[in-house]
Amino acid sequence: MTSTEKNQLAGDHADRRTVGKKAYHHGDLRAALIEATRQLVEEKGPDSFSVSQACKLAGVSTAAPYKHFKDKNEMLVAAVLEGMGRHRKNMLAALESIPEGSPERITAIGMEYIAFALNEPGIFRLKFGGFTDRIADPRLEEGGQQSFGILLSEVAKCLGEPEITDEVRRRGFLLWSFVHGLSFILRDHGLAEKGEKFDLHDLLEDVSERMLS
Amino acid sequence: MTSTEKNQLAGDHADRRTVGKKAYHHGDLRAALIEATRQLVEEKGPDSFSVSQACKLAGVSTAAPYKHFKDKNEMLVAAVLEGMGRHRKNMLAALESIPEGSPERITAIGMEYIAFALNEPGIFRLKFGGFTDRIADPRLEEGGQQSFGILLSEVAKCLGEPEITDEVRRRGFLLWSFVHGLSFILRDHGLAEKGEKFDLHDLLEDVSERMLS
DNA sequence: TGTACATCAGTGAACGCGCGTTCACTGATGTAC
DNA sequence: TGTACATCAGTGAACGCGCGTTCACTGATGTAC
Repeated sequence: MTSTEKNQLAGDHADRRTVGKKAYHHGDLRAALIEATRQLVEEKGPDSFSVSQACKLAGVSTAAPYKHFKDKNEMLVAAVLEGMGRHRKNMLAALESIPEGSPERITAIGMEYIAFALNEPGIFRLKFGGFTDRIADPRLEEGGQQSFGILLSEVAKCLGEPEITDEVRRRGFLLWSFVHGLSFILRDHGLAEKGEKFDLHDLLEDVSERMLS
Repeated sequence: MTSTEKNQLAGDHADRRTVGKKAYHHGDLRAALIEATRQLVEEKGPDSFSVSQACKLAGVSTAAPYKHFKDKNEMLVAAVLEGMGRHRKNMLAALESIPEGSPERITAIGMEYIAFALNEPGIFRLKFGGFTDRIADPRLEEGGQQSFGILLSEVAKCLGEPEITDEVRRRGFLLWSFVHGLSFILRDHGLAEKGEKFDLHDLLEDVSERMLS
């Protein structure tokens, strides 16, 4: 082993995982468990998720998670927070390519919201599906408010309002309700399945226009 | 005991339950178990529901349900079907007092939908919350289509269409999405809690108008 | 009206299972000298 | 550079629990005679 290789291994914990030998210390078990949780929540559904299965998937003993999380619920919360973070990033990335003030930005936010619901239905369901009592956590609420804030500021721009007025909040709330419901319905039935043959993007454009005029 | 009393007891199974003595045969255990299921689903949430608890609540042994239901899921499906039936009745009852063709009828349907979601969040969640794989049953789908049909025919009347055209379906779908999402959001947060101080009925009227114009 | 009988709704005990969590432990790691 | 040591991430076995479902059974009921 050269000294360069030695330094790499010593300096980068994440790399250790990619080395063939199984290390006694995992490197970043916390992240690995969150990923396992996310995967299982998607595969089996949030209510069938079990700590033991996540451990199996991550390749550690069933006691290992308790070095990183208080209990099962905290694992779920962590997975949801991680998903919400990614979701917010996607939203912001989508907005970057669309000129400021364009109503298309509202549509883009909606499309991204729906994409998240369809691509990660398990996490989406955990966040919004009424597990409130189980995975109550102020950070979840906070994250939701942050995303809603992005929408509100776009609505304000479209309405030509300099700040978030009551009317802006009202319109934003209406738009959110619509996209939220649409997400659930699409996840449960799909557009085609329901015999509806209209285009999703058209639908969102139509509604945005109706709600903002 | 007079012969009249005798006849009543013999003729009416339901009455037997109301008699003080515990009968070996329950009378209508199926209905009682559905009610117990409904109650528990509301109290503890759909994912914490257990057959054993329902049995305790109904006052029978844990084996008794299997004389009436194939398994746990069938009990849940039965409870959801019962709830949907009541929901549809309420909707139709609400419509009776409003003149035909009035857009207020659309609002009334929405209000009833939201009332169901808020009054019976557990059953609502079972139906719409993504338990699709667990409680898949064609009768659930059918019941949903029936309720959606009521909305569609009202939309058609409001738009002055003689039949359910594609445009009617499209508008109906938009309205449904909105009310559906609103139901989820209100259930999770409430209007006041979110700092939104607008009136629910106003909101629905506003949206109906925007969607139907 | 009284009796014998078939039916089948409900019993109660038991099963095997997977779960969340705990415990005393082990051994890889980084650091102080 | 080499050694002794404290740290603490991960182990593996075990726990108690509630669950869904089954089984042979019991006894209330309605009916045929």
